[in-house]
Amino acid sequence: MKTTPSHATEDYLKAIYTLSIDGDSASTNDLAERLNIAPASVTGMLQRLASASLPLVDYRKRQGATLTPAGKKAALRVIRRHRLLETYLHEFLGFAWDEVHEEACRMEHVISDAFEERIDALLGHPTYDPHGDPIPDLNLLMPQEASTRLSALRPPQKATIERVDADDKELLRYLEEKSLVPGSKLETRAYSPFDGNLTFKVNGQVMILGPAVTRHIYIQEN
Amino acid sequence: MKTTPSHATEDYLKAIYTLSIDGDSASTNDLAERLNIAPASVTGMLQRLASASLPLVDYRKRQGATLTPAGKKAALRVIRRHRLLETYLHEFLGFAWDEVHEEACRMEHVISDAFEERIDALLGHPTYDPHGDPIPDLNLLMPQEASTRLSALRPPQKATIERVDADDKELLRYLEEKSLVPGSKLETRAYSPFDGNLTFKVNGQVMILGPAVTRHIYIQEN
DNA sequence: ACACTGATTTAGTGTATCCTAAATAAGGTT
DNA sequence: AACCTTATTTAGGATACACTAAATCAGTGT
Repeated sequence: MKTTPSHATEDYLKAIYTLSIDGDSASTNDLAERLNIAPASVTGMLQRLASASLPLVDYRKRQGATLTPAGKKAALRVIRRHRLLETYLHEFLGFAWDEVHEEACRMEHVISDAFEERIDALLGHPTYDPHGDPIPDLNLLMPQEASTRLSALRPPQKATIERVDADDKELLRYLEEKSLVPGSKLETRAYSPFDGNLTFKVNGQVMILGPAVTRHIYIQEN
Repeated sequence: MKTTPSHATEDYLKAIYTLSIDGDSASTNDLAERLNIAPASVTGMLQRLASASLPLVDYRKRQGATLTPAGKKAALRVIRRHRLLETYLHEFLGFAWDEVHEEACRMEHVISDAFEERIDALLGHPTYDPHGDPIPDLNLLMPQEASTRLSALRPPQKATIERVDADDKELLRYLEEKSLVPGSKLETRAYSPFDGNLTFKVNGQVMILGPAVTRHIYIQEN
């Protein structure tokens, strides 16, 4: 199910990420220039990226784009690979500083996790690349992203259930009956700060559940 | 001008090469199976490949495909990279024999000549990959391909002039005047075994030249 | 308020690659 | 010699991305 982003997509994610570090969103024009692509093409791509089943970018007409949590994760993966590759090419294969970028730009889209881990290890798990840019650490990122609880979701966010952490058979049966299972998509409707009750819709059904239940459900925002 | 073959194209070339080692051509069906692509799609791709400005494959309806000299060269380049990569992944990055193939299949399309040369050198210019398959040597291939003389061309072959090896000013002026310069495309019409005269058309002009002239013209068949 | 400028989007296209279903050809059978 | 099977091709589409030209919107200065 989890489709790997295309090379083009990964390039867009990288660009959006680096152009929107300071909080604000990346403009169509800036992206076009960075990617050497006509602005109109960027608009089209952003629309597609934003309306995918798992949206990687958050796009508002005439306001540019930012990354969704999933998009940010994907962007950081690519950036990490890029920098690890640059470092590796320089230190192990004797490439000059100025030669590594191009090569890394092509390789970053095709290497496997195993390859990434391998060179990371060989390099001694570096924190900075040859240019002095930080190499993002996935371990810092993934848990943080993966461990968002449904109890922390607020309207009008939407999410997909990633896993359920419960061992009470009773509760598990209940969750299953209500379609609160991994893969289900849900839309938040309301949140009550008094009792922590969250109102949301899953599978056409609207339900209100308290934190005693929602804390066991881990989600992926989208 | 010299467009790099796309990843898809390179995969087709590899497949055609390996399926037609024993002289005969690769069938549409075999290619389809090898590439995990519908037969109809293969037909389409072969047609495109064969009718490109520089055809890489020689395709006849219902008879399958073989590689043109240019296609063979490109195929061997990819195969060389593939095998060098496999060897490199195994020896330098500690991948197991059975893990290297997939990775090499993805990387072979993106590494630069510099990368290829680098790992080739690090590996000590190996002749065989971890599987025992020979690693084609480009130096063996290129000159052989590049040094085809016009005097060796026979109808109905077509070719493009690659370079002219002459130092006689007189001859050079003559060749230039007749458009017999690098880049010119020519179509052979007839060959006379008695005197070695070759009749061919260049630039709309038909001409007949003997080996004294044609031996100085190096071509690339297509 | 109102026109100007630059940014952005829409509309209409093109290319590469793939797919499915339907037509056709090639070769061996009866 | 008509027939069947299998290989292959044609026809008609879909998808991902990119492009150009023509609208449209947003912010500015007047």
